[in-house]
Amino acid sequence: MPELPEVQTILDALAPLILDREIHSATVLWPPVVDRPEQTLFIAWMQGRRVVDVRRRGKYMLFRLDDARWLLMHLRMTGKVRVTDAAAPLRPHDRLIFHLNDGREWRFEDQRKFGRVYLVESPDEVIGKLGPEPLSDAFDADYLTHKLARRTAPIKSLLLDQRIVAGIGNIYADESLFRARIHPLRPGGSLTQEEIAMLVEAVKAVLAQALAEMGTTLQDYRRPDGSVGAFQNSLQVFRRTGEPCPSCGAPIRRIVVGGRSTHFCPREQR
DNA sequence: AAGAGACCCTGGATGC
DNA sequence: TGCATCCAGGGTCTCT
Repeated sequence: MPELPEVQTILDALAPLILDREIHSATVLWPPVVDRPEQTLFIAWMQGRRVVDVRRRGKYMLFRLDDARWLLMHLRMTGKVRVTDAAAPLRPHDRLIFHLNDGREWRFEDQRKFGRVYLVESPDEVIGKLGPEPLSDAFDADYLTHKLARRTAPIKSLLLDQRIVAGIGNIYADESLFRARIHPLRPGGSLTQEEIAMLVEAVKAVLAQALAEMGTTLQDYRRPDGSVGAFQNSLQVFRRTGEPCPSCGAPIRRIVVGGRSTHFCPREQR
């Protein structure tokens, strides 16, 4: 479900609700949601902890705890977090509950069961291989040129590779490639210097705008208070198969690249 | 090493 | 109506 702008938006709303609250206990409703450590240890280690810092890295949410361990969360496709009154009824797909000391509960809900939480000494145990943040200065044309050199995989697939750059998913990969007018099937190593520079700027512009609009709501992404993002109104090609390209009017095409649905303008993206 | 594909899950939409 | 198939914003694993 969520990509960088959605994860950031969720985290911004969640942070004030959980910072400095004591987690007096944890209830695991579906054990595989805890990736590590083993469930019994996870529950024991979470007991009595406080979240003292909240960060995002790629699509991961990072919570620094008062014992210097880190709780990491990844929502994958359908994960959601809510902070509710403890008396609020459970929902069918609730997987994990943190009972807070203010009478509320921080709940992790996930229909498709892909989302995971990790409790680790160091975040690098989980996110050590992530590429740079796309909005940071580390993600520039020189860096991307180096990573794309001699690569034969489609540029679309490489944009989705979190080891190259962290936080881009299917929506923003398609939108960025359209903005840069680059065909999604182009081998990564075939992009010119100029195209790479365009692509870097396109990624940054698309993500910055999506952040400003609090993400994209297609089906079930919601901010923790239930409100929706607005970037779906700004999508140029994503899930607009057959509709006219906003720039030239040619019908948007849908193909499958690396197993992922891919949308582009066949006339302008070369 | 890099790339392609299977796989993990559930449920809504679509087709016959 | 019932059943089959496809589809979904993610990541990991295996095989070649």
